[in-house]
Order: sequence, then C-alpha cells, then structure tokens
Amino acid sequence: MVMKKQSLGRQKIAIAKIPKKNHLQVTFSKRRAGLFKKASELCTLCGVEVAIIVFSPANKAFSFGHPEVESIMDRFLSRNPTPDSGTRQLLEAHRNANVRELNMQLTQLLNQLEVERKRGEELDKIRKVSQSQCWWEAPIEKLGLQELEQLKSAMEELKKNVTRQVNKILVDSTHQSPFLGHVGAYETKPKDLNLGSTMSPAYYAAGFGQRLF
Amino acid sequence: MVMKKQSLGRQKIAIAKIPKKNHLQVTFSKRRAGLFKKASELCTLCGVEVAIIVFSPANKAFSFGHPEVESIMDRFLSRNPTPDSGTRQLLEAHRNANVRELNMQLTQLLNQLEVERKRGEELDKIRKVSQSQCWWEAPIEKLGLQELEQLKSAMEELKKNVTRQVNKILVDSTHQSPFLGHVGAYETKPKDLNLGSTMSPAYYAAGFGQRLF
DNA sequence: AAAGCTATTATTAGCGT
DNA sequence: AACGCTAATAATAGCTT
Repeated sequence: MVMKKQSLGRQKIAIAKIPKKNHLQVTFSKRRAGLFKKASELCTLCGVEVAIIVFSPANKAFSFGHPEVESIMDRFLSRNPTPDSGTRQLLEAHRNANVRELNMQLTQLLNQLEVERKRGEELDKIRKVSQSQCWWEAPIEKLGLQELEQLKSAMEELKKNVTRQVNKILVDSTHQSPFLGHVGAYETKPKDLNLGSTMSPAYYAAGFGQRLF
Repeated sequence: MVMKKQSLGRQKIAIAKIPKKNHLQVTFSKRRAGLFKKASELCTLCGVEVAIIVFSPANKAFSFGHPEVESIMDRFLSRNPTPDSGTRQLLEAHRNANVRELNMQLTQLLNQLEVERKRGEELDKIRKVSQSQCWWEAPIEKLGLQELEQLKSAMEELKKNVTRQVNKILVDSTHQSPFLGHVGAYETKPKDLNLGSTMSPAYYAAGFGQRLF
C-alpha cells in the first residue's frame, strides 16, 4: 500500500503581489487574522492602544481597535493638527526626511538591481557559450558531413593535445607541483528595508471590529 | 572545558501584561516592528491599504500606513459618521503624490530584484551542473591527471565514432540519398529555459509613517 | 536603548474536505 | 469561502554586547 505524502507543508514565498485571485483572497483572510492577533497580543502584553484599518481587495473595510478605533483615531488626529497650523513645517520637514530616506533606498536598490542584472547576464553568457561549445554533444547522426569532418579533425587535434598534456603532467608530477584553481563566490547584501518607528501611552486588551459594507 | 549553553532560546510566554517595565519596553519595540512588517507584507502581497496607529506605553504615537495613514483614515471615516474633513484629502493627496511615486518605484524595484535574484540562483545552479558535466571544458592546464586520461580515452572513442559516421555518410552519398545533400547551419534546440517570471505590475508600497512628538 | 544571537515557539503555504 | 492539517518558514524571548 502506497501512502502519498499529504503535503509539502509551508513553502517560502516572495513578498510580491499574489497573481491568483482566489489564492490572494485566502492569503488575505489568513494574514489579516494573523495581523489582528498580533495587534491584540501587543495590546495585552504591553497595555497599549492600537487601531488598524484594512481595506480588502474587494474594497471592504476591516478594522481592529483597542479599545476603540474611533477614539484612537481621534487622539491621533488631535495630535496631528491639520496641515494649516503651526506644526505644518515640522510635518513637512519630516515628510521630506521620508522622501530622502526613500530616495536613498531607491538608489541602493537600483545599484543592487544593476549588480544582479549584470550577474544574470554573465551567467546567461556562460550558459550560451557552454551550449555552443557543446554542439557536438548532440546525437552524432544529426551532424552534417562537413561538420563531421570538422569534428573529426578537431578530435584528432584535441587528442594530440591531450596526449601531450598527459605526458607533461606525468613528468611534472615527479617534481611535485600541485596547484588548484579557485572560483570566487559572489556576495550579495540585500540590506533590510527599514521599518520606521516612533511612540505614545495607554492600557487594556483587544477586540476585533469587523465592518462589512 | 565546559561550555555553558548560551541561551535557552525563545520561551513560551503567557499573553498577559508584562510586569517588568524595561522588559515591556523591549517587547513593545520588537513586536511593534513585527506588526508593521506583517502589515507591510499584507499590503504588498494583497495590494491592499492598511493603516495602523499605536500609542506606546510612553504615550507616543507610532503609525504605519500604506499608502498614507490619513487618507485611509479619511476613507474609513467617510464611510462612518464623522464627516469633518473634506478638502483636506485632496491637499494631502497632492502633497504625497511624490511619496507615493517613490513608494511605487521602491516596490517595483524590490519585486524586480527578487526576480533577478531568483534568476541568478537558477543560472548558478545551471552553471554548477554545466561545470560538473563539462569539467573537461575548463582550460586543459587545470585538469588533473586522472581527468586527462579519462578525457583522452573519451576522445579516442569519439574519434572512432566520428570516423565510422563519416564513412557511412560518404557511402550513403554515392547512393544519392537526398537527405544529406545540403550542409546547412546546424540547428540546436536547447529548449529555452523557462523562467516563469511574470512580473507583478508594481503595486503600491508600504509607507512607514514616523512621527516624533 | 539598540543590535545580534540561538533555541524555541508561532505563523502560515499548500493541500484536502 | 471556511476549516483542518502539517511541513516548513518566520518571529521572537531571553541573553549578551
């Protein structure tokens, strides 16, 4: 009796938009729940206030709030005077700082991308060369007459070279001259995206508010 | 020499308010970062909008927003009874146009980078295989004695095959086999490596709002 | 406080149902 | 679409620096 493996288990995924609609929906639901759970734990563990608003792919609003989304938003907004008050310049400066930061990340990424692209091309080239050098590996029956004769003489030449080389090494080896080729490895440094942060106080535990429109 | 175990690693904790102040602060920072990261991933994976506001134990406000905390809050509030901000959103939108643009580029680049990285890995793998299959392609000076002798006998065998084949074709051609009349370009069909690389068309990016008051 | 380091626990991707 | 399962990845508690 053959038991097939039930599942490969969790697979690594790239953080990029999920193309398949239904798959995306499932992931959205699961991860939204996970996010709200994390928020809830943060509230309980640290006694802080958290509000989250999520607009789903179907444009529906989901919210989490402890103790209340609205009160937290109000508090937040009251600390963020509408951009016609005196703090505007501060916010402006801050925003500019963000822009600068983003620009830096952008530049860094462009450089990285260039490196990776070059590397990709390099490897493409290697692959191409390797394939063109290996054309005679194809079934011999497929070769044309001219090619076969070319191959034949190439073979004979190569055989001579090889024989010569073998003899050379046999001679050299009596003189103990070993050497090894070394292939350098590439090193990439993906540089983590930096999560920004700041601060504030509060208490209590979590509740899930879900709104469907 | 006795090495004491460096750490017990992660320990299970109950989800209840952490009593030790400094410990709580550390946990708050770490988990807040984790929460924002999760939110960012949700944004990217599902192309949705998320806003988070957290008031820290020290009463400081931290926020995460994609694309912008304010715009999401406005959208949320406009669906709920609290209409007091109407024209602000437009100003905000304009003000943040370039930030959004940068964020988009950033995400696009991140996605591209991921694809290129994958492609690089793929080709690395191929190269490795290719090298192990084609070790004899390396400069002949780098080959070891054993490899050279292997190569030599392979060459001899190949030469025999080639000679035999050439003769066969010569004989056939006297019988006017029409197949071999032309010596055209040899066509390889290397079976293009199919990199399933549909790029996601750049969706928004996570913006990290950072406020210091 | 902030950053690094594991040993662990927690989350979740890809399946079935 | 929601739930269960499980192998695997990801997050992080408790330390050290």
